[in-house]
Amino acid sequence: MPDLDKSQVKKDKPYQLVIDYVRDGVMRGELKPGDRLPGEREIAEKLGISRSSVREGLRILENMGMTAPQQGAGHYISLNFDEPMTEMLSIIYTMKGMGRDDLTQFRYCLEREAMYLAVDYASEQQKIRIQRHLGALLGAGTEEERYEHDMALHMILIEASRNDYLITNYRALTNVIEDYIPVFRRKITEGMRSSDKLEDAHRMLVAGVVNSDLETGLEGLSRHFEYIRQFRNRQ
Amino acid sequence: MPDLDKSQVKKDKPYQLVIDYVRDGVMRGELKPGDRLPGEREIAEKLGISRSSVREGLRILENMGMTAPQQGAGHYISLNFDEPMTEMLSIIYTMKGMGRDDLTQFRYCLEREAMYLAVDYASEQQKIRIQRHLGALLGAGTEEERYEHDMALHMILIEASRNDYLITNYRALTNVIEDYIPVFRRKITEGMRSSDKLEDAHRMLVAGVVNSDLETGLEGLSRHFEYIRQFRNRQ
DNA sequence: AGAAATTTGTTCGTATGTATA
DNA sequence: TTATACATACGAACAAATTTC
Repeated sequence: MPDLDKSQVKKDKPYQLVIDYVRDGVMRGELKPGDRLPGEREIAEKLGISRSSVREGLRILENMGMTAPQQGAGHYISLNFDEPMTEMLSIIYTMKGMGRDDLTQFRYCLEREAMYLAVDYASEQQKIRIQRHLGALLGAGTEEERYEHDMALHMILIEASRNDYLITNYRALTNVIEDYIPVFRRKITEGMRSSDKLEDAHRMLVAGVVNSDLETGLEGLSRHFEYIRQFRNRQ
Repeated sequence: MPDLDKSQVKKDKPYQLVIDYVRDGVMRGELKPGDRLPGEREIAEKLGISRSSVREGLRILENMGMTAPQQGAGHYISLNFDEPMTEMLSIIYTMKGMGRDDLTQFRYCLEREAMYLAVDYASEQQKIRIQRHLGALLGAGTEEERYEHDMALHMILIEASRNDYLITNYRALTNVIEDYIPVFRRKITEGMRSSDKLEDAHRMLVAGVVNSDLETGLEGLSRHFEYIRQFRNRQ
């Protein structure tokens, strides 16, 4: 039977010390992106643990996107969470067997919320850019072009919301879609070619953002996802 | 200058082999929660890497919630992602310096989407439970009780949506709030005591779910977050 | 340009505490 | 209780990449 009274001898795992050390340093503002961490040996000595333990902690930090190692140089603060976040969500989503329906619904949720905010907060430059991508989308010749501008258009909508939670989640979501359901998105954009309905949806979506017209924007979004749902059901 | 042509000599880092080994095993259905992994030495031999590298990989898997080590016994598949996910989102959110406004707005977004779905998909039992928590919330005597039932009520709304993306994200979000903005939530529930407005909002919210009345439910949510916004601005 | 020093990447050996039969 | 397997943790050693002088 293990000793239950560990409240006093609270023995944190060694590698956790490394994580706390870096995280607290960043939180306190002492460590900024690009800064170099002390050498592994130095950290080991400072925290009173072995280099192996230090490395376990640094691997976790690396995996979380907090730091990035460079052989021969050192470990640096990176704070690029997009990729780790995407990977983690991908794993979770695939493990839980989440389907396209849920995913599409969630994406719709994020975009709709973004529309509410974008009509108020979209900058002039964002309005210009989203219009440019709409034009390029409608006149695109290849699938690749169409896909590119479609993605950019939706991304600007999200960014115009100026809400980092929305932005972070949406970016991860689109990455998941790209990685795990490439067939899905391709068929959507292929269908776009012959669908005036989807083109109209995009026009309304952009018009909503540009003219700060919430109703039109929401209607465009509604038609957009209506189309996706119908398309999926035809599969 | 490092050699850029690594497309052929794609030398995966050793610890990545461990991650892939476990992840693929789970994906293929060969490894299920509760299953025991081979010993560290065995994995090391099988993958042709050292034990230290195996441990680095296992630490990452542990940190992701995929596995859980048990000293003296072995590593087991756990697949409990909630805590790691929460921790990761917490770190990201705090690192990016996201504020309460964005957080509240995002939470509103998730709950509203849940309402759309809940009016269709809420089970009878969920309707009963959410009504029970409403009653307990209105008649609560202590802060702790109020907070408890308030959280449960909102959680049922989310669960009733039956969308795992919503559920996962909302759970992480509430944990972030609990961990990093405890003062905020406490003041909200304290204010609840003297606010008929917030009580009405909850009544409408629950009525919407129970009676499949989307308009009432959305109105309740709207008032709920309207109150939170006003309260925050008074701070 | 080149050599030396520094740092991460990786492996191996060893000692210790824990769980299980 | 004993024996075995296991995770935990440390330290030494060499390879590979980078920086510095």
